[in-house]
Amino acid sequence: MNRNEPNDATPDAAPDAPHRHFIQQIIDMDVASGKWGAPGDRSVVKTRFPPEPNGFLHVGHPKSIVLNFSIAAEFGGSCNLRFDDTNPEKEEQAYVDSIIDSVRWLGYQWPGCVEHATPGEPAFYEGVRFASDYFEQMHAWACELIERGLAYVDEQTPEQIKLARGDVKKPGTLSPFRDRPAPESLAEFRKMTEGAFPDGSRVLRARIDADPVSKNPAPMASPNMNLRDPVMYRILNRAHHRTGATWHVYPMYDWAHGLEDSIEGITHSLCTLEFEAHRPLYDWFIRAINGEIPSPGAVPGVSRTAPREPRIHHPQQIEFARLNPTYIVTSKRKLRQLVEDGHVTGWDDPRMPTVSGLRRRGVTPEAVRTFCAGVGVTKFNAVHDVALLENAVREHLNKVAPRRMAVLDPLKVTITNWDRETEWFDIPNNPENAADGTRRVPFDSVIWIERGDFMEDAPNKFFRLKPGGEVRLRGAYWIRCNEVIKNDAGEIIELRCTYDPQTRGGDNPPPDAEGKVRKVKGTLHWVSVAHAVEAEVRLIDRLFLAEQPGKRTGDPVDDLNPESLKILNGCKLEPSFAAEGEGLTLLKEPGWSDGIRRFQFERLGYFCLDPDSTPGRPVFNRTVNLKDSWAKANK
RNA sequence: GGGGCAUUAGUGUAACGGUAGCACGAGUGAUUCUGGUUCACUUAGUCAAGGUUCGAAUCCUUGAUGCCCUACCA
Repeated sequence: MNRNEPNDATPDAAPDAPHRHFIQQIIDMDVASGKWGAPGDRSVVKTRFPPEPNGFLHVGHPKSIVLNFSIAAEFGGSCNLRFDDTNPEKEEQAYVDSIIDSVRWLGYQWPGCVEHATPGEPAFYEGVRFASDYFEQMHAWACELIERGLAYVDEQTPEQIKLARGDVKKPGTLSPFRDRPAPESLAEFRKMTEGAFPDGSRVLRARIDADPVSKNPAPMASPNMNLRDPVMYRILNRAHHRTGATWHVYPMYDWAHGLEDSIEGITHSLCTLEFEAHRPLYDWFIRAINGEIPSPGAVPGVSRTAPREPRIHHPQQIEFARLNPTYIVTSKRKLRQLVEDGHVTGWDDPRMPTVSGLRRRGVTPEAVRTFCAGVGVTKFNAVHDVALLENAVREHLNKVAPRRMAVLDPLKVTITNWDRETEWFDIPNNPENAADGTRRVPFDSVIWIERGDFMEDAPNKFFRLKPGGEVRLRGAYWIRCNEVIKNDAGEIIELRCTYDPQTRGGDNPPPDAEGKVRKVKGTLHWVSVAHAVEAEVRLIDRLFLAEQPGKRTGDPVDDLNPESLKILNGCKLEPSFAAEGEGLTLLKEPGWSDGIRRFQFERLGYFCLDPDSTPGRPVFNRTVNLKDSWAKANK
């Protein structure tokens, strides 16, 4: 590309060009140089999201999902969803379904993906790749490597192998089987494949000699332990959730992963930092298959030495730092412990940092994507403030969530001078967007207000209701508190107030005789007692109290927030939640991409309808509270 | 007694040898029929020491600190 060409500035050369992270920069250069195709052809870029189906996706995974899919979209290439199902001991079909579901929920599609398919039906899996689909090919390549003297069957016990590997500071010792004749290894490997041996009795190992490219100084002496004759296949006489009883040997991740990417033509294999030290091994395997590693003279019976044609595709691996949010654990083991020990109700408990938990909590896929894009892509082990996620959630929900009034902790208020029938007010669904229309809310002589919105001995700064004080009831009237009624125990059970007819709709009353306008500082939400819908509301708070759970004692359980879930019963909702009719208009709701109904309960926070709801009894989860500068000031 | 990677306001992230910006957080004020939203302002930073250079967050050296690597897990 001629950089001196006048006036032909590329878009990314503009002074205000958006920042491109280091992975985008690498891909930009690869595209420009024609590394994978015709120079400048952006559509050659192929990525993939390669989860192992051994658990549920957690908050960390979307970063990788967003990265891989958005890069493919940006370049006009494609991103595969591929399961790394090489370990039948840990993997299950149920996890496959859950992961596909989560990726779909996040809003991404892979080549061949069929929209709106449900788990279990064939369309749901359309286009999804599986490492197990490539087992045959990988096995054939392994046999080639054996024939070329680059892999051997080792009959040592796992303990012997471990010991002989040495450690990071000391070289290991060579296996006595390392130089056995190639045909012998091949015969053994075939017998392993047929199921002739018990688990753990033999493995296929790569035979890695000194090699300048991977910086291996000598056999079994690399400071990179991954290069000390790693295991390629182990015997597992066990059925696989997809291939059934076909196989008795299964490939190890290090052998399989790079080959899966190669088979799919992945150009950029994006993964997390801990795989950095594995990259030389992946590269060695591909080079070996491509005939770039010479056959060792020490192995007798080498039957083929010719380089393989055509050569297989060699993807480029690039590592980035994983997502690491505060107040959250992401280790699969620790998440499992939370579920199994009953600290939460399940993998989709709204407090769980799983994708299904976030979804049930009411977090939107849009917010998750914004959050992931916001944390950036670097090689720095960062700690990400959850406030950033919460901010993304509030930002999205504030724009689109319909407003409703809900009283969580009700206190009865009687309007003593109300002498009319029910009055219906049209209240905006969302002050942020007039196009969202209005809903009808009934006002009557007895209403509920939030217990916390009244104080008998209120400080000066308390703008809400107090004896003798006046507040606005949102969208209705101003009321003044004249009387506080208590029970025998001294608890406030009712407030007796008067309303001002001149404040209809909540507007300011006209100026008095001297031209002074009466003002009120507080506006309260309220619900008519006669029309209220009863609901259960689950106040979700962070699961852990510590920024980095478990750092203190080693066990995150010690940092659990005992108040992470408060279940409130007898909450009062305005009746527009119920069915239409009786002068009610159901409010217009946004087209939620996942069908989950979310609302802002005015002055309280964002809430979503939980699947536990029944027709007569809605259940809501609090996704996140509204910012509350009053509560903050009182801390 | 090895190797790899990293280090910029409280947190995260830009600046790619040439003015250290942005977002979140925190704080102050204004607006507001949500103590929400919005708006304005304030806050605070190149891990350390040397070197190269007219000029260094950026390049080099040394050190410090953090993370990762010694599964027949991924």
